[in-house]
Amino acid sequence: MSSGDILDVVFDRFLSGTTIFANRDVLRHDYVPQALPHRDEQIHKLGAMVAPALTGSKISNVFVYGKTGTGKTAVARFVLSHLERRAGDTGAPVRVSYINCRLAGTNYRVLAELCRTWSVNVPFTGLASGEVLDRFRDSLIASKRFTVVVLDEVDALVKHQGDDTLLYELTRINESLRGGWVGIVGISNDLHFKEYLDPRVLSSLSEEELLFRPYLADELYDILLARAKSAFLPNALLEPALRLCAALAAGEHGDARRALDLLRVAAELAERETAKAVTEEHVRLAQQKIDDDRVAEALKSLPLHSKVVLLATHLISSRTQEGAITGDVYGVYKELCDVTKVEPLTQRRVSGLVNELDVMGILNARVVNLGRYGRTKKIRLGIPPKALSDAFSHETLVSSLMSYTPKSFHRRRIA
DNA sequence: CCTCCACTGGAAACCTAGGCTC
DNA sequence: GAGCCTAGGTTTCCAGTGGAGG
Repeated sequence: MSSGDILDVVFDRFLSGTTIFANRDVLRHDYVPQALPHRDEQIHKLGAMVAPALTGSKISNVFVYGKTGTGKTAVARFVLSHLERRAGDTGAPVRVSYINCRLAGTNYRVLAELCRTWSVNVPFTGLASGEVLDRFRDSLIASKRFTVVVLDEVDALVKHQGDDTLLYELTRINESLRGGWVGIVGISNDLHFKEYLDPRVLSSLSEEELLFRPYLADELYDILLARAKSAFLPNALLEPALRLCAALAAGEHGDARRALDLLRVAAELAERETAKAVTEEHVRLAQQKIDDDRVAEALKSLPLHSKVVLLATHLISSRTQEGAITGDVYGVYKELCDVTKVEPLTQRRVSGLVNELDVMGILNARVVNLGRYGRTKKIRLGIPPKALSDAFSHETLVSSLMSYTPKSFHRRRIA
């Protein structure tokens, strides 16, 4: 049998042999369904806020907030795609640009992305932000269109007080447009986000506000049921499994995204073992798998130095009961760099990396005062050591350090 | 009550990669 | 192709911190 034949067998089996899915895309969280259960109120309100666009009037900027998986993005996409379609019918020159700020990463990349949705060419680096903004503005003026810019996860752009220049510029862009306008829909998971904003930006960005409450277990159940109807073949899903997905996700602040992930992964597990239906057992396995995968993914995509810092922490904490402290971690980190011929970063930088890892939940770092013995951070792994060795097993350089025995490790007595 | 350790974390300077203009 | 500019990452510098131990 040739390689091509083997592949044909695999593909055929995939195409015909599935016992579970009718349409798996329905369970992806970027899928926008025909109906959004339990979000009528928000759809109605947001619809009313953007409706003036159909007659060419400037819409108010809207600030949408609520926790992850409460339907913010889905509602925004739903409402705005309807707006665009309706505008197409009536001939209103409305256009919607959707940007995920966290995925974009920086101010510059958000702007560049924005330009790309307008087919304006910008290099991925090298230009001044102001220049990119100018190009965006020029294309707006040239096209004479009304624009709704959706900035999903805007909080990712403003981590410190005072770096809200991009938002400031965007909220002011209308002043320099003749004829067109830009309306901003800002979406944030972080309820405290507003505190970091310049009052001028805040008042301009949140001319209107829309709050999304977490879903209740019953509501999650309805959402899952609606999707499941088109995602699964008849009888491929047992009702208790669906209940369990809803209950588990409700336990985690009513996160619909989580619920959908659970259902999808559970179904994939069931399919892989060619089970006839998705059971509660599959859901439980899925819960574990999602957590493991998320950690593994985060670990693999870490920059080299962060990995070494993690290893240093691991090496120390596997040799003492107490958590490691910054000085020790840095000492061992430098040793590991030395062994692998990697130029070490400074302690200040490593301390910054530790903070980043702490935010990601991979490390637990806590500032402690040891009195006479100074002020430092106690650092512990936030994940099982096994996750480390698994994730790094493909990288010879890093994995070889897992069994290294640190020399410089002068532990003093800590109260 | 005072000292002083071992850092923390803010701020600014510095470095690098990449695009722009001429 | 030189000389300029910027964003993002890193280093350098340093004031600030809070409690054990004297």
